[in-house]
Amino acid sequence: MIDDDPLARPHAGPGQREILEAAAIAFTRSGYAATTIDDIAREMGATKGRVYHYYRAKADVFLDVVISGMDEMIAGIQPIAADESLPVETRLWRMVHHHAGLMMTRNSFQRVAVQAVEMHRLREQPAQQKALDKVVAMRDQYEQLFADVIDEGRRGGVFREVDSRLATKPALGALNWISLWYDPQRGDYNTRQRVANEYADFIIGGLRRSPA
Amino acid sequence: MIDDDPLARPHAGPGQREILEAAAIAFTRSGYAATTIDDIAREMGATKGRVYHYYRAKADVFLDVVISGMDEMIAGIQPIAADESLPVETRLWRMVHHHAGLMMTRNSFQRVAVQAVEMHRLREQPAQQKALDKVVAMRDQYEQLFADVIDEGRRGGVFREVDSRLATKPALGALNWISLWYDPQRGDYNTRQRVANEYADFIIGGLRRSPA
DNA sequence: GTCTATATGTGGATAGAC
DNA sequence: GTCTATCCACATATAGAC
Repeated sequence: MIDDDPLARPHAGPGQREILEAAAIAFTRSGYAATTIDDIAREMGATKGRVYHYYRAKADVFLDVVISGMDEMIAGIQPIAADESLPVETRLWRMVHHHAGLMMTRNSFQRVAVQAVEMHRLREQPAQQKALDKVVAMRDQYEQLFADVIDEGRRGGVFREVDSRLATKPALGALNWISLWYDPQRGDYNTRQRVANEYADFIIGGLRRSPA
Repeated sequence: MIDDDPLARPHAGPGQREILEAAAIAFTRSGYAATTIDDIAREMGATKGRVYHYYRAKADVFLDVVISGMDEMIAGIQPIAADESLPVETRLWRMVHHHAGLMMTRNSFQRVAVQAVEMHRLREQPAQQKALDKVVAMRDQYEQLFADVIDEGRRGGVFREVDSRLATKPALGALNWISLWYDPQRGDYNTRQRVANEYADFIIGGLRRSPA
């Protein structure tokens, strides 16, 4: 959801939450297709029955993980994007920094969200297509948060003359890619800071108006 | 392969080539796990038998597609990276531009290669692990081509003081991401030029030494 | 070399005991 | 609400005809 409080999300019982955490880990480990419901159940020391009590199908579990991860991302970035008291450059820097941080600290959920984005172009089953369309819509809305800030910076002369919508692609691509190489087992707080800083500098630099 | 001529690759018969092209399309459409051998066969107007005559298992087909895509990438970038007659900044710009181009023109193969990179962290089956390790090794070697150029630019004062190895992550992440959103059906030559230029400017800008 | 069976294993989903 | 038992579809891989 985007327009209402994440905590008020219809499907958010306490039983679900445990399943979602387990599912995020399992999907991250093996990918959507290769993950079995048994894997998810085993991850939380239970059996299939428990999962199927809360969800009708594997795809539903998957989508709930994805929406959950995206909610978290949007909830974190939106306030920064909307903070008019900060200069655009600072605002974008912080958005990028925050996004990078979540890619590392909430690796499982974000990695699964990335999988979902991929799937939309490989249209898995027509059945799930409708639900995946929702995911794509959320992603588009998220991209727009970045595009708007980039546009503002461009108009203000801080950023280059770019097609803001196109410019979000390398920026968010670079960021989302983090979930593919970052190993949450190995990184500590300092490493994460270092990575997030480098990404923020990199992306701001990529958009900033050339000196010459 | 990296150290020898791609054309001399052991498994490169004419029968194989047709299978690889079909497999690349099929894997791109549905992902590794969801693609069936029947899908691949149907893609080239044949049946399972033909595929299994050349390959012992689905994983082998997949890996051959991946290696093939990576070979193509390395073969294109290496000469640019080695051309000492060009200033570092130009060299890197062209490497990025070329990489971006292949992501679009050879979308299927590159998209499959991206899938493989993902899989290494999600260690599918221990059986395939050994082969995937090779893929990871090739990717590391490829990253090093970029890291070396970045280091050279850093020492020369053109680029910022970055950890070159870390700096390849946002750069190649942004680039590889192209295969996930670019739709080869819709883009024409001009679009591809525009995208590749924007990516090259973006990445060079992200590494260039700040004006102030 | 390419095809049509077919053996075999696995995993999503359901039924029903507790 | 959580479990075990089971049905059933489907996909890998093989055997063997042509």
